[in-house]
Amino acid sequence: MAVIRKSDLPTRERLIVTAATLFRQQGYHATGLAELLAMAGVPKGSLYHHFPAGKADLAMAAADWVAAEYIRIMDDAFGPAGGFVQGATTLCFKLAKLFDMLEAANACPLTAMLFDGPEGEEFRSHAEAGFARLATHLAGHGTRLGLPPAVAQDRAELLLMAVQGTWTIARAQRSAAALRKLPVRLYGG
Amino acid sequence: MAVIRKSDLPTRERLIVTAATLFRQQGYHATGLAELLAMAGVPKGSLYHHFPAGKADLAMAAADWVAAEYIRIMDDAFGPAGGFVQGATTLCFKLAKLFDMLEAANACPLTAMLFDGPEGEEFRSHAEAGFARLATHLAGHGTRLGLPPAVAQDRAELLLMAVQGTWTIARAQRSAAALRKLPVRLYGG
DNA sequence: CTTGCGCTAGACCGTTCGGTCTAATGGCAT
DNA sequence: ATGCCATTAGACCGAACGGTCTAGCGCAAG
Repeated sequence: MAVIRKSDLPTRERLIVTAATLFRQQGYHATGLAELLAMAGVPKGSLYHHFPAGKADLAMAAADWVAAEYIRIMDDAFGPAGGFVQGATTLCFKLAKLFDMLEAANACPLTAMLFDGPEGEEFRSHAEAGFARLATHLAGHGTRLGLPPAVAQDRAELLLMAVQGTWTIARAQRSAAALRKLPVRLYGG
Repeated sequence: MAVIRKSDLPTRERLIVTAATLFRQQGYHATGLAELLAMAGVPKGSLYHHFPAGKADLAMAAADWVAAEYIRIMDDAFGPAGGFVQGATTLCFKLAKLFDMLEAANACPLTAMLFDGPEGEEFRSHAEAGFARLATHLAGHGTRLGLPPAVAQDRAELLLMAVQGTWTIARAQRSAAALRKLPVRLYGG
């Protein structure tokens, strides 16, 4: 099995992955460039070579990377599912597992993307577009599983919002229990 | 009518209100003390007189203030309600109104409390306790309206999580529409 | 009027911030 | 072997950070 170690990634990707990690743990503003570069093992010059606009630029790339990771998880959960509720349930449990793996210290990938970032309209609309893509993608699974498009969109958005809020509270509680309870609460026992 | 202007409040309260406002708009780490003090019209000495531990201390107080505000809104919504769903619906619309009043620029009071704050266990557990108080209080309305305690707790927590996630997305979208749609999505049309 | 004190006022401190700039490096095409 | 350019390397910068500290204001009690 071909394990991909972070140290094997090219500089640019190493920066993105490290940024995504730290921004999720501490938030964008709480993460200093020095800390980030040290963890990535990359000198300052390289950062400004690959991301001329600096930290804000990197945050955009990190948000995209995180969104892509999220889509992967969604596909894993909904691909084999027989219905929307089943897919949603699997997704919640997968996210709970991820939450535990990250030792309850990280923010929800979605939240991190939407909540804290560079100032200014540019990042906000970037994050909004990212969320819209996620919702549409998830709604696609819904229609594939037989839901009318409008219903699928509604269900997809509700699920994403609920997951996002639940993760935030799970983090405050340092326990994935709320995430595991979410499907029953949302769709009934 | 006795309008309370911020400039009339005693120094300590003016600091708390200003901190709560700025932390919700920009986050804890993105808000500098200089900016905060300028907006509050308070010199540095006063801050460290009232909050010896500085910014982190102030964040705790601001979190409490925000939680109290949240409880007030919840009571307004659920007090006259005939059932949990009705109360929840009113709450969502009240929050949507608040969202619009804040010009879509602020984070959800809950999120701001839970997501971004001083480092360290102390603030995290403070925020967790704050959320728990809110949930319990809301569940109290549920039982008062006839729900069995366990069900009330479940419904209360789900509502808070959903509201919190929805607000975050509403902010990214700069529109309270998602908040207004939430009751139907959550409890059916 | 005098004393005491809660509070205000802001100069000042070392640190860290994000960002810039120049020099060196390494591999590739010729 | 040589020249070139993408990339690395990190010293350096001014600004802003959170926090400390001393001086003095203003009011209430004696």
